[in-house]
Amino acid sequence: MTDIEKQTEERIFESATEIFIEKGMDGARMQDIADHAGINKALLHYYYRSKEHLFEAVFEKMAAVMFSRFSPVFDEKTSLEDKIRFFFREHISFLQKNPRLPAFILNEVNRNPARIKKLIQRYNINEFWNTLESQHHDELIRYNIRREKMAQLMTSIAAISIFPFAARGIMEVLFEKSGQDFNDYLEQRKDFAAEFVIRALKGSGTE
Amino acid sequence: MTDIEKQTEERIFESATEIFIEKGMDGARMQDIADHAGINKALLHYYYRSKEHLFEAVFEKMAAVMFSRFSPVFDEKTSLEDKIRFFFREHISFLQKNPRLPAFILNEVNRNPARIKKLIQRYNINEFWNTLESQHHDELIRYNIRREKMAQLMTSIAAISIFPFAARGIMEVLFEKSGQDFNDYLEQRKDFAAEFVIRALKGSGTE
DNA sequence: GTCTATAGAAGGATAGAC
DNA sequence: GTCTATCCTTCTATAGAC
Repeated sequence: MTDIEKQTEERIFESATEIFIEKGMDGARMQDIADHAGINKALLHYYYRSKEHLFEAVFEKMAAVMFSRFSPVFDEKTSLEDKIRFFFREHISFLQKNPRLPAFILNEVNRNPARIKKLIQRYNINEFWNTLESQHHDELIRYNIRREKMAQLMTSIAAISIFPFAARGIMEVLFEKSGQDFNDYLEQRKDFAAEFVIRALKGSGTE
Repeated sequence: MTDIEKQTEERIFESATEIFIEKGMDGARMQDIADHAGINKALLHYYYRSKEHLFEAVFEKMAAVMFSRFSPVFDEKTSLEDKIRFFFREHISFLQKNPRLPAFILNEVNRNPARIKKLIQRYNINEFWNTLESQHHDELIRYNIRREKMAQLMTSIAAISIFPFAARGIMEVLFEKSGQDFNDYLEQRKDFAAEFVIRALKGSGTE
């Protein structure tokens, strides 16, 4: 299906996604979205009642896309270490294709925390922790990871994967000045991150 | 000096800081800043030519505050391990007092990367890497950290410290649902983060 | 230096023709 | 379903009195 054949509603949604991710809710203009989609402002309101409605549609879709990338980790019947390797490889690869997504989601959630609440319930995010704990009960004991340290570990893993994208604006400037390449850095990070976390885990063992 | 005695320009600057950090450049309204400072809009333009000028003053100050917290790390005449412990303790404590700062800086830099360029030159951020490498040359070899891995290590440290604040909106909702307390988590994180990174380093040694 | 009043532009939303 | 034209509100910025 070419751009021209696409239905109007779909073109509006895709344009809105691009503009909202680029400019944020407050910075985005309905006119920009209409121009990008090659239609007029009135049609935006015909399909989506208001800017707020259009934004919500985009935000919920993007948040769903992002969360859905986590779930394969919980299906794998592998060791915790291999899951960590799998996660960083998949997650960073995904973010390489959607580099602006983390900053968009994080920023809009901070601006309006209510947005995330319904999503957390819908996708039952909290269950993930329990799933992981039951899947890797023995390994977690071996690594001396008790309940309260689970949050520390999980958020550290998320941080190492997501932060370079959330801080992309700063990192690209820093890398440019020191002659490094951000894409090379990201490629290396897939393995570095996994081994980094696994070494930290092994060092905490009780065995 | 009480609020009432404060000079107008200072009151404007403090109000602008609060509103801009809360709402961002695009979401902030000059009227809100004027109301918060207890003066009228015209005075904002009298002291700061435009919204853009006022924002720049706030942004540069906040970015300077944030970067300046890094520098004590480079003065210490201690081992790399102790520097890491010192950094996490100081940096997370600082962010606990300024929890919205990371999201504000990261977001505005992503929206407009030009903002950060002059700051990076002014504070000579890139020199930090070289300083660290010369201060800990032997230790870095022992930990098998070569040039390209320095970026991976530094950004991982920054990520582990900053991410919980950048993702505060999500984390607070998640913690609430699972009965954990975000402040407890942050207190624990000061030690957890340091030992996590140090274990990861030790595991990579060539010795 | 501080205020009131308002200019001037931009943005979201809608009416109504086709 | 799509367009043009326009309403109405909001926002930045300035003019001018005190």
